[in-house]
Amino acid sequence: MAMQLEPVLADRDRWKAEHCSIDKAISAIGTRSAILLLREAYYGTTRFDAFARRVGVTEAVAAARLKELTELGVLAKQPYREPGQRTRYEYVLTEMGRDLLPVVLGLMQWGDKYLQDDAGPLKVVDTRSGSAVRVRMQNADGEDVEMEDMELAVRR
Amino acid sequence: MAMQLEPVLADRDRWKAEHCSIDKAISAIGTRSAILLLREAYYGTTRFDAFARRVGVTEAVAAARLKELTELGVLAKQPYREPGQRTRYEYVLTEMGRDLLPVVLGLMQWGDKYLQDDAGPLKVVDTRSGSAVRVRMQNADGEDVEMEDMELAVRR
DNA sequence: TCTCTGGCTTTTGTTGACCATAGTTAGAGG
DNA sequence: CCTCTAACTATGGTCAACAAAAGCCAGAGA
Repeated sequence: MAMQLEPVLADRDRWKAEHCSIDKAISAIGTRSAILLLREAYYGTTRFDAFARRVGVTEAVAAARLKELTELGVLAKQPYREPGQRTRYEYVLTEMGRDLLPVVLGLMQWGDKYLQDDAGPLKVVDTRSGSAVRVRMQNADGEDVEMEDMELAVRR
Repeated sequence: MAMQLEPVLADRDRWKAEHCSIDKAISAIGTRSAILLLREAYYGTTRFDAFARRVGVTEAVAAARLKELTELGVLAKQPYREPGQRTRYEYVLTEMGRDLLPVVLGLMQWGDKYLQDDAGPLKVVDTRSGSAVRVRMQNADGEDVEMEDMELAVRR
């Protein structure tokens, strides 16, 4: 019914999750606007006003969140120039930002299954095989692992 | 640099993400306390006071969030009786709740890589192979897919 | 010089997520 | 009957996430 706990961790009340990566991660990027801005970045948006408009937040919120995400290192602000235009800045995903895609896709997959009447309006497919892209939990051999077969251990 | 967009979707300003599963998902379970309560459920916690204590939130917050998660269907409230005790209730994960594990594990994986000084205090291993459990994005054939090789399409 | 546009910043106000403290309820044991 | 505990509920307050509306600034074009 749950994950296994290594002997040292067996008594859950004896250890504190004070350096928990899950906690740090949601504290860093766990707002609605941050996740939706990331969604737009995955869809190819790079410019300020497009982010604000497509996410449906005010420019004040978009500015604050884009600044936070840039300082975190999830997005990078890069100069660009369209012909006959002055130099402007665009926001592009860094590796740190691309590495969040499994989380965002995981939310989409879960939302499609449980929060939609009609199985979700969009789907993500692999351009080469044409099959659906899915988020999975696997061991080093590429075998799927269920929650019951996982054990939580201390890193040494 | 981003996902591909199907021709119908190519002009991002022509369609609205109003039934977006990502949006619905974070709106439903996107608070710090909800995610951390789920973490505890994965670690095996079932009782009210243990949830509140281990997550480090007040009982008022734990009560409100557990109620929300139960109404959503992520947790189920089940009666149980310890010998010589009155009937009490415990919160157990439903399939809907277990299906959120890839998201939570994805956050942990990302936090381990980018937000920890020392690679993260805990690790999740497959009890059978002993190897680390990882969250991956794959096509139907079990091949890893990168963001650049994904295409967003309308479900028909 | 004036205006326009993209990219913000500022201000005001609301809501919701949280904390701290204290109080309530249902049954079991004394 | 009284007390104890698990599981809440209530009250009051702080702070962060948002909305709406307005203002600011740097250049390019007229």
